[in-house]
Amino acid sequence: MASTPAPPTHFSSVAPRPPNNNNNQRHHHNQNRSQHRRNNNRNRWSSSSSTRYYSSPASDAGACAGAGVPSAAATAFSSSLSPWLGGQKTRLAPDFSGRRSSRNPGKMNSGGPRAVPNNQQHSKAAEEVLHSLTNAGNDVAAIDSVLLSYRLYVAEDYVYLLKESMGYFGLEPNLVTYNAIIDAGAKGEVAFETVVQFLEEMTGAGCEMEWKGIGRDVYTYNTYVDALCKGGRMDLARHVIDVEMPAKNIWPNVVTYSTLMAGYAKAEHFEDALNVYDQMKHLLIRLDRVSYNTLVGLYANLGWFDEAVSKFKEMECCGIKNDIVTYNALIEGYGRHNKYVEVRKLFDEMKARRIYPNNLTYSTLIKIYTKGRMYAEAIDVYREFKKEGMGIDVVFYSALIDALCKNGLIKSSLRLLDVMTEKGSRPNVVTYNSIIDAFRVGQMPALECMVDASFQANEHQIIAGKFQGQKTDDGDNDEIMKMLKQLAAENAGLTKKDKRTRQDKFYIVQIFQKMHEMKIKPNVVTFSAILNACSCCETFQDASKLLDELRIFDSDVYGVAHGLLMGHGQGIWDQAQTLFDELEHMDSSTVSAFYNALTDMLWHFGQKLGAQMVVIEGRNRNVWKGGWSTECLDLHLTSCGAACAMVHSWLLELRTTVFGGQKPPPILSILTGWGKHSKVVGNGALRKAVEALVNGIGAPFQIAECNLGRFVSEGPVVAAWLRQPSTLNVLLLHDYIVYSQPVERNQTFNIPSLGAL
DNA sequence: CAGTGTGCAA
Repeated sequence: MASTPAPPTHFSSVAPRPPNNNNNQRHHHNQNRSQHRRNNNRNRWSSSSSTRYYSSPASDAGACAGAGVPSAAATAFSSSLSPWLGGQKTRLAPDFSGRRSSRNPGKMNSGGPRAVPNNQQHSKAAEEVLHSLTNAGNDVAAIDSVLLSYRLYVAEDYVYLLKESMGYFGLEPNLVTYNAIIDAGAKGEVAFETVVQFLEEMTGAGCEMEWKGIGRDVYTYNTYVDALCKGGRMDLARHVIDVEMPAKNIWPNVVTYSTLMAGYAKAEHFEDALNVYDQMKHLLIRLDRVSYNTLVGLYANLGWFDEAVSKFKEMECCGIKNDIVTYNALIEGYGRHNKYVEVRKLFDEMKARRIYPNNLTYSTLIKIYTKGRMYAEAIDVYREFKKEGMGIDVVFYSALIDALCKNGLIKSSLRLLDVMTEKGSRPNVVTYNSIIDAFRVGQMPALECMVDASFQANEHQIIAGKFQGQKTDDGDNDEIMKMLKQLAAENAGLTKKDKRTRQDKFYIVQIFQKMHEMKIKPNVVTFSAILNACSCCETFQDASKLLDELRIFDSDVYGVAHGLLMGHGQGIWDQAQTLFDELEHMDSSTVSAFYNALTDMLWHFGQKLGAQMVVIEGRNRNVWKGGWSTECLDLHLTSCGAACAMVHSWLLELRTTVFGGQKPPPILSILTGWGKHSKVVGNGALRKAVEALVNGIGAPFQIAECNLGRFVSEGPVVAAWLRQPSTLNVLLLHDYIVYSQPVERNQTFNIPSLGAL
């Protein structure tokens, strides 16, 4: 990769990303920003998205003022729900370096607007398709069949086909053909941008379709809307429905709206999702099977079980039978809210109604039970699952691997990784992410014994008595069963454990290599996991070793992480901005996890100014959802490092207002929450970190008597403290390492072991 | 020819 002219020499052997050509649009991080986020046009999809964070859903064009339960309730629950919401289906936007989902794959166009015309070559596959098309003659059905049987990968293929087939062979594809092409693209291994681009090419630029008078119909639009929703571009989807479609005199139907509703639900914009339902009611659009299922799923995920059940019954009354999707949605929702009795009831009920559980039902149940540490139940479900002859898929394996990792049974998870490969299930990025993430899980509790060969046998004896009952019909060759039982034993405190050594920690490096060999692309979650692993390293050298793995995967992310770690400060900031921009359309939990991981690593290694810059950026981009008012700082979704950096910023800002002559509010509070959201750091870690920080800098805050997750102080007291001359020095953060002119590469820094926060 | 449902990160 060519190195860049402008920025100073990098420590890394990998050059940073070239500076973006519209850097000048960016604000300096500590400049006073307006309420509305900067809205650069780095890629063509960002131009209309600025309202997303600040506008209320009700103000969206076209949202009706429909009456009914949801809209009233929606206002009430508005922000109070967001904390738990991270959890569910989180496959939204494709990330910047790998796919986040097997269903909705894609690669973000990370380099800004595409360098205009596509001079790229089409693929061989496209030529094959074209050849088949010639044989298909003018039979449109045959053409459709040909097109649908291929999965083309690049827009160029579509364009090639379109032009060749129409121009040269004189075929007459109709609108259905085009819709089929688009849909094939949307469903296949084609990036969201590619599909959209194709759509644009199809109607834009004087495409023959328009010329022939073939417009887009409601199917085209619905496909388009779906692609937008899957890409997390809800703003655009809304615009298409509210503006573009009516302008073409094409009216959204039940499919359009249920697509939109599902899109909002996935994007965690639950109020908007409910508003869509209101709008449908208002327009007297009758729900059908799919939209009922969507709605039931939405309510169930929100934990609005009365509403969910009511719709569940209503659909039966309308003559639409409850189906497997309905049941799976309900089970998932109840499971998410730990309502195990209802889960069991539904599971029995569906079988009684001869709606037979499918693979997904079983996977969901196993997930619910392993997450809830109800291993006996999980084992029962698994037995039934096997009896039904269901196939174990990647998701199943991944979920189990994750459970093993979360319980510190890393060796077993690695064995399961081998097993799944042997059995023909290809691990994917999620599988690996779980294992990488175990790096920090394994730090806290001891790791299972890695040396003792007799351990396994020993362990199984123990379990045999406890969980297996009389017979061994589960078969000793069933690895899954073994793992579940091991989890059960671990949970019961029966597993022998041993401290792991420093070398053990670097199993992770082998994992990276394996990932590489298998050509599995990492995604943001992978990067977060790597950064978290760095924060668990005691020495800078160990962290560098891990960061090097990151470099192999993605030099941009590496460039930013490494640059900030090296104290490049402003020099690296434009690259960081570009990176953050690319996170924009991903779901909130993924994004906040990344910010948390990056900040934690910086804070851990003493790069506190860098950490603060990241945190301020995250706050401006509303990454943590938490409020940031003068009276109250909500930290409940931040990591320890992010929280510390945030406290500094908040106090500095407070100081400015105090010096500006404003009266502080009577009571000031910092919320840390109860640690529910940090499953790894353990209960109260955040609170302890904030407590230590507050004490360390001498800020006059105390834990509120009635709420352990809250620090309070009286405004005037804090103001007085802030006015002290010495306070400013305490509050200002610095980087431990500051970049100075070209230093030798591979220089080692004498960084003290900072230990965990 | 379109729209609903699983795993990681929180």
